[in-house]
Amino acid sequence: MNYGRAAVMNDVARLAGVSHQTVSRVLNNRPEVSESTRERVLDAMRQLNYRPNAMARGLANRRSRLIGVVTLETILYGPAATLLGIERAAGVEGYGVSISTLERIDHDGVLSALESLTDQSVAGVVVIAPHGAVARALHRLPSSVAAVAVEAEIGGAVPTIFVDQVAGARKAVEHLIQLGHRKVWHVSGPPDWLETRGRIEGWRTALADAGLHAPAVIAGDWSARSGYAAGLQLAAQGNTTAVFAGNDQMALGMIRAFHERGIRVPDDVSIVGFDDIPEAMYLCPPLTTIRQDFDEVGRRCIAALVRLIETDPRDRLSPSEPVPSVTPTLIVRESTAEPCAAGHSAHNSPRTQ
Amino acid sequence: MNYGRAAVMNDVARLAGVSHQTVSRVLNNRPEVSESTRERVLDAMRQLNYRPNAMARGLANRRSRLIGVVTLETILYGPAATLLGIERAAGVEGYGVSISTLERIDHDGVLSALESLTDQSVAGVVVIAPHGAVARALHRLPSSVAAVAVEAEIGGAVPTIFVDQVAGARKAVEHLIQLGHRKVWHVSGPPDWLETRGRIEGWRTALADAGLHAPAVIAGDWSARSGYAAGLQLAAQGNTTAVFAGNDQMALGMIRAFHERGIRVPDDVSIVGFDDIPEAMYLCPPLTTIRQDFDEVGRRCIAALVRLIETDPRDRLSPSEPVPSVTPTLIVRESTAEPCAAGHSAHNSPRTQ
DNA sequence: GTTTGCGATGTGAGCGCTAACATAGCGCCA
DNA sequence: TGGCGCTATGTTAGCGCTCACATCGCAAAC
Repeated sequence: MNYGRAAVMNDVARLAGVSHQTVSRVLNNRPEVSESTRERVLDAMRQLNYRPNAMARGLANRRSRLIGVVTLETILYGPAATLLGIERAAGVEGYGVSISTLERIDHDGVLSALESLTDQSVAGVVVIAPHGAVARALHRLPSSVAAVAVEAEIGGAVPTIFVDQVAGARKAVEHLIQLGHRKVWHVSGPPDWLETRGRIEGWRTALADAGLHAPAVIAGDWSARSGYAAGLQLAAQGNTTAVFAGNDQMALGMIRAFHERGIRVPDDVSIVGFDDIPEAMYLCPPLTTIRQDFDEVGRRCIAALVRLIETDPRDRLSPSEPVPSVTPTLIVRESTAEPCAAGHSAHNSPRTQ
Repeated sequence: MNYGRAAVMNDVARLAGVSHQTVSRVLNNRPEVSESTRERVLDAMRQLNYRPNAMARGLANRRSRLIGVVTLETILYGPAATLLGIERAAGVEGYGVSISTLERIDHDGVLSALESLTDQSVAGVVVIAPHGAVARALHRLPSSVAAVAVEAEIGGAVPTIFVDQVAGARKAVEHLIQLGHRKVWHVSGPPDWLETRGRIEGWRTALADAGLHAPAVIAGDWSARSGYAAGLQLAAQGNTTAVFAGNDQMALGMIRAFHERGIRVPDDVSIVGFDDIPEAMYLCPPLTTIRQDFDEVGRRCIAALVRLIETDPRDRLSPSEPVPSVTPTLIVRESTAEPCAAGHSAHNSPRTQ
């Protein structure tokens, strides 16, 4: 047996007594191989512990089994969960996943991330970066590279898999309205995130549909810190009874801020989050929130991307059919309640715990 | 200009009026090219927007610029943060990162993850899976594949980058002892995680050094849910004054449980977490915890791995010199305090809020 | 009995690059 | 002035695979 050197296709061919091409055919599950030959080749592969060389295959047929994922460098729950979903789904389809995190969220940052991926000869790219600048950068992408985007509703530049943020936000706000709240604040994510826009829109329309006035958006940045700051601000201005937070981390920070100001959740203020992070139900109080199915998003991404990869690049010019959006669900826990008769007034019993 | 087809080395060579080999030399920064020729070639590359083909390069010199990372499929903060650190560091060194999540944490699971990576022709592998079974699987790895592990102290099978869990746990427990606590419980991670073992050891020795008795370990699974369960258990048995939680999520769940039982943190019970997740300082109360520098871990991983990749496989047989461990730091916030005179007794004023 | 057709296999070229060697051109010394 | 050694460049042969095509049987068809 040959020591050191790993077995290559020719070794298998020799052992099986066929040509290398027949081995290749077996490897690729071509139909034109007789059953007996196929068995013999498969046997030889096993005996030699043959592993096809991905680079040689890729070089020969100009297509790798690698999918690139562009994601954000923050450890945000949403992107991380989506990445996980993608990786799982890709594995099922026989694709590997190579990642490239965005160090700057702007046009050049996206381009360089995309480049670092295409330089690795990926077969296609998933962009998990629901950001305006990213969406714009995607328009510059040559149509020869197969790409799908997550959450970036970018008029047809590339197929997009998205969670219906508007519907999710509506559910959150309608829940608060049903409880009897007449004024619902919104602490949003960064304004240039597409999810932020969708959630704001859902919040506005839900309010409008109920004939209610939407106060000014308070902009956060997804972090607990920014939620805390927003909470402090709302506490200071008094008589807040309901807040829809752009995500669970901000909701968490906000709860902290209210707590410090002696405002009880949900007795004085109701809070709804977004995402349903695993910790949400163990916060004080357990958080009412909107759950997104990131696994489903990952699956759809890969399905769409694989379809794209396997169609001829020339046919990709045709407008990509819209993929139906994933609908989030409302999870009611204990951070929301009917407003108390009076609402709270600012600073009614500050304690710093 | 040639439409459709991307420029290859020969196109550049022709345009620059040199041979393809000279282009290759320029590409690889070989010294034996005259300054003027180099300029000419570089120019041609720019003009044609030449991008070297990674698969061809890899095939020709039997080495890709891809690093594989085996990680856990849970969205745990630690592994996710480490992955991020690795990806950043790898980018700096000119390597791409391909990931493979472990769907089962056992021998076969690790092997299949490793295989899916080597099938992608990665140049080396980082294993972020601080788990006994993983450590054992790594022993079976042929020495021809360059590998480093994170957090798995596995007697020399592969070089290991690790955070000093024992020291971190000691800091946590010593902090509690200094505050005056005489009995410190520990809610650990899953028993087969190496980090769990380290933290238990640190907790035990810190207690022993202070002449204190270590109660039985309460085993959790890193989740907030398990911390909650542990908290309920501790609340039921009464007179707990201090708990060292294996991570922040469990600390969070525990705080919730205590809260439900009317036990105040830190007034009645002090809690220390581990990791310092970004939300830790906005919990109620802000969590005293142990911070790990995952970025540093990532950097050291890549440094060690690249060294390994770039040394001849035959020289890899020599025992890998131990890499110094990363030391975690104590972050004191508000979840710890001196024990109150009496300690708390069980169920002293349950409220469910 | 020759032809046609088709399923099973083999052959050669080439994917885009690098390693190893070959060669050309130059200045330098004896 | 020939020969040496040096540097800058070109040439050739792969890396391990797949593609396109050629070939070989063997059965059905005339």
